[in-house]
Amino acid sequence: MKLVTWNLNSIRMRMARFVAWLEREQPDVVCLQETKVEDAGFPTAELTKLGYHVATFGQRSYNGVAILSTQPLVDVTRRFGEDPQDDDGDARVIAATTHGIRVVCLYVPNGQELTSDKYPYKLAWFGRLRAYLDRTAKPTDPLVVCGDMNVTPDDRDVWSPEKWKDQIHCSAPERAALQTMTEFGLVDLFREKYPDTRAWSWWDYRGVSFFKDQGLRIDVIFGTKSIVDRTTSVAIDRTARKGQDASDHAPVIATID
DNA sequence: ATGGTAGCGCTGCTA
Repeated sequence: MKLVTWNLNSIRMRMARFVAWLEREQPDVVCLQETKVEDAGFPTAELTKLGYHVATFGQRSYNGVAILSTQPLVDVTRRFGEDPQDDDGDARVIAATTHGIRVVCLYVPNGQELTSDKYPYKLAWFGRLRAYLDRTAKPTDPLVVCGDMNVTPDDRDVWSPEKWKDQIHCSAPERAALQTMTEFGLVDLFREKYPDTRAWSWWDYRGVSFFKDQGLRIDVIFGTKSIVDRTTSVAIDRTARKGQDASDHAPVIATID
């Protein structure tokens, strides 16, 4: 089965291209980020017509996540489910069980820059994520955690480690925070398969970054060991980044037997 | 040299 993660940067702006892509690629599970719409405005009916079960967790203007699946979405949860006092109102986490796999779809806070107050918030968010995984899953489960991590796991995931040194998405504290999540028992499926491949999933809209292939790999599919053992391929479809009305992110596709 | 582009929604914030 094919599982996809894709930051669409507004599902309403992307819908025509997205539907064409779904019809061509026929994925079984799709995790979406930055849908940027409240649930009432999400194109659920159109996707249902294409044969997908749909679970959404959106908000006005910012953030927003969703999961599509050709099989029913069971035990759908939204947020970390921590003490309501800890809820910040951001729609960044949705999870469901489908195709026999627990799927967690994430839109990690961007952080803006290292001096922003959003940066310590981002670092702390990974601690909340780890606590959430500890509460709700086991490393022996068939578990996928995927999404826009807004962190490059290491310098292999950066077009110019020199230019990006100590910049947002690439700082050591962010990478350490991401590691607190993976130490739950998660493996980066792309990096496991391709230790030496340098490939990007995001290119800045500004300037010539896509034209010059100056990108970062920040969209990642992680899996527990049982998922790693079943994964036959992982690909980033950079053609989806080309042309008019493209998201600034490309979809990442894992094939899991 | 703090640019540059895109989306939301209506002024500036977020990325």
